[in-house]
Amino acid sequence: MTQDNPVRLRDVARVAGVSQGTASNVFNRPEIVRQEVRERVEAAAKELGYAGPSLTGRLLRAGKINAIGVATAEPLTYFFEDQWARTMMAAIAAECDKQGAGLSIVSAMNRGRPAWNIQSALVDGLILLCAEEGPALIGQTEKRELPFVALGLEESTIDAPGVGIDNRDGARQAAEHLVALGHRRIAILGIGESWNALWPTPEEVLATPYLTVRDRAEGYWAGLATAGIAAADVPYADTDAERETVWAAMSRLFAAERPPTGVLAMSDRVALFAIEWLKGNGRRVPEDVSVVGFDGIPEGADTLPALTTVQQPFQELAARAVGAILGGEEIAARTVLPLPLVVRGSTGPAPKSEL
Amino acid sequence: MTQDNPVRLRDVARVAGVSQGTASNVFNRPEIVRQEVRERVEAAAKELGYAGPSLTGRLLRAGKINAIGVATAEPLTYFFEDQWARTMMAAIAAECDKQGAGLSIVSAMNRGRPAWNIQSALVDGLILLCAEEGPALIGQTEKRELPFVALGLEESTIDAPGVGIDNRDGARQAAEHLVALGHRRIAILGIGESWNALWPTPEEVLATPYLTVRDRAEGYWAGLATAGIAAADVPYADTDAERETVWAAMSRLFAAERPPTGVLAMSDRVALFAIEWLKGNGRRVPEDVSVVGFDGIPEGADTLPALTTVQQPFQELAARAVGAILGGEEIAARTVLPLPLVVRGSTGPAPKSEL
DNA sequence: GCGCACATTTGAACCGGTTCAAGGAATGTC
DNA sequence: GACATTCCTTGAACCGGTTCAAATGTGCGC
Repeated sequence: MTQDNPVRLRDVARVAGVSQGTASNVFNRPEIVRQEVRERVEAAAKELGYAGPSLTGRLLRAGKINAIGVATAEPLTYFFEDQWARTMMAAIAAECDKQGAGLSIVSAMNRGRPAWNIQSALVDGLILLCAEEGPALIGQTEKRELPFVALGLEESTIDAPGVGIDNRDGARQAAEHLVALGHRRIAILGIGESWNALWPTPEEVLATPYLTVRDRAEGYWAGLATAGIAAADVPYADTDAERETVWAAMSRLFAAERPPTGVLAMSDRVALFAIEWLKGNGRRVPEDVSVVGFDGIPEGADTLPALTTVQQPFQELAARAVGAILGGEEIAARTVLPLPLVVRGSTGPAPKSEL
Repeated sequence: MTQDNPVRLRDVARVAGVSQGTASNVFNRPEIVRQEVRERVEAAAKELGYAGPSLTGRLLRAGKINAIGVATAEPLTYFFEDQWARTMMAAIAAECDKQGAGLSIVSAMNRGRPAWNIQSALVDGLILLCAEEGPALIGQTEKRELPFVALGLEESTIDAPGVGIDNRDGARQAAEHLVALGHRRIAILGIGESWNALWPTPEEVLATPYLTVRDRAEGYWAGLATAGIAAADVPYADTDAERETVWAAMSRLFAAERPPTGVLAMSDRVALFAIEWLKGNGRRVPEDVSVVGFDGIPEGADTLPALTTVQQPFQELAARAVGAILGGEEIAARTVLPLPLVVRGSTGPAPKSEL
């Protein structure tokens, strides 16, 4: 039905007995065409089954596509399955809605190999969701000479336009919040996939390749230091952000003689699994144990108790990135936004018995 | 930095001292160009800051864009926030990954008004995620003379290529499952936004404008009828799929003298809220109350207990839709897929005391 | 030295529209 | 009736490439 329909504007014009220029005007500025002619052209179009000017032809002339692309080094499903990506995308999508722009999503890697897609995406600019392969992604993108903005870029060594977040300061606030509530025995739930040590020392933690993890860990330690707690005395358990490893980590942490009363989780997902474990193991949140997450995904606001967390400014990140691409606002090489702490129900005063 | 760079292939060719045709070949079929010439052209390109052939120019010639669009009548955020849409999109994305195709998402409505976007999306074809505005969406799409497939279309009256699911039969299976486990007092949790009656009669339920709700309700009743349970005797509570209304519905249902032992929820989201309520109100799942969801979203498999549900064949829906668009396989006007029941931990035998 | 096969390169014709200066017809004015 | 206006329409240039038949050059065998 919708097969190759070689009807061009030219043909419509010929059938209607007008020049191609006039036919073009019928579709783009109908008000300047005399009504009788306009109707003749429209009739011809209908008769020939002409679906309107081809976008590519128009595009060639116009130059602007009016769509932005979001690229990542993960498969396309990442955009809909990963919680952080999803939340970030919702914010970006809201921004595009506002501006009436289209949104293309692009996977720069296909089955583990760099894919051609980033070179061929029809967009006016790209937002890069950098997880691990940030630098490679940026390299690919630079070739295209399109405006782009990197979000979540870890490597501060790369000099590319990007908007980042102050992980270190956010983590510090989270730790100071627990300290201010009287907590002194506080554990950290890390995110990473390297399992070098069961109880890594601070030095081992800092050896991770993930800058995010390093920054957040350092921020936690800095916050705890204000209460005189040394980094080496803070139990640190690594997880891969799945329920199984989080539960395992919690079991280890709470098997201690004097278990923690506060937990600092490096992501909301981990925090939610931790709360699940606590509830399932007879501890009340926040009466017995307080938990602070990180990221501020919507799911965290929706649970019982609602999660106290370090909120990423998704909407502002999105606004800046989209603005930079559609509006052409230059972005400083590395803009860093502060992270507010959002206090909700999952944190409370340290149990009295522990004072 | 990435400003208007009016460097065209033509310019590169001139600087390199070759014809434009040869320059074109350097980028597209480098193997047929003599090495020395190739290097000369590449050098010229680098010198001029030429980012490679413009996509629009190429496109004009090639015709294929190698991307599909997914459109809906909701704002763009719908794709990342609605659970059904998200799951469907993940499946579609996986399919696109396989085929190496790009993916554009399109909102056909902007602030409640039909938007231009669906006319201007650069795609080879469209998948329509029809929620409520299905017919309008289809109308807009037909104008474009592009291949398209409607998913989730309710109105069987519309004669458009689409893939649907057998809601009625899925619901019937869910009901028969509870019946087979010995349940006899079974309640239905509906989804809808019409609050005509607190305890709607079957006739009132069928008056809903949502075909999905009608089909699922009829399926439930048909399944219960096999145990001699009349539709009029099945408590039906409507919700808007938010925690608040689901909890209110559960309160009403379980305030009865002889409360239900089985709950049929028209969506997994509703089912999960229902389980949350049950747990919070001293009922064990599935020992005291069994719950069956509908849709098969991933979150349902991940909770405790895992949710028994009617599984939508997301992957197959996606495969058919994407195949139809990229592969040009014609799709019958209305293909309907069966829905399997997935039995997990949230259903069990009716409590003995109730037998 | 000649003819032929092969490897490259060229030039021109598209791809499908948009735009704008310039031309022409109808209307209005004096 | 001459001239100025106003309103439409036309024709041609242009957007940035791709493609392919034909032209050019090159090397080789005899």
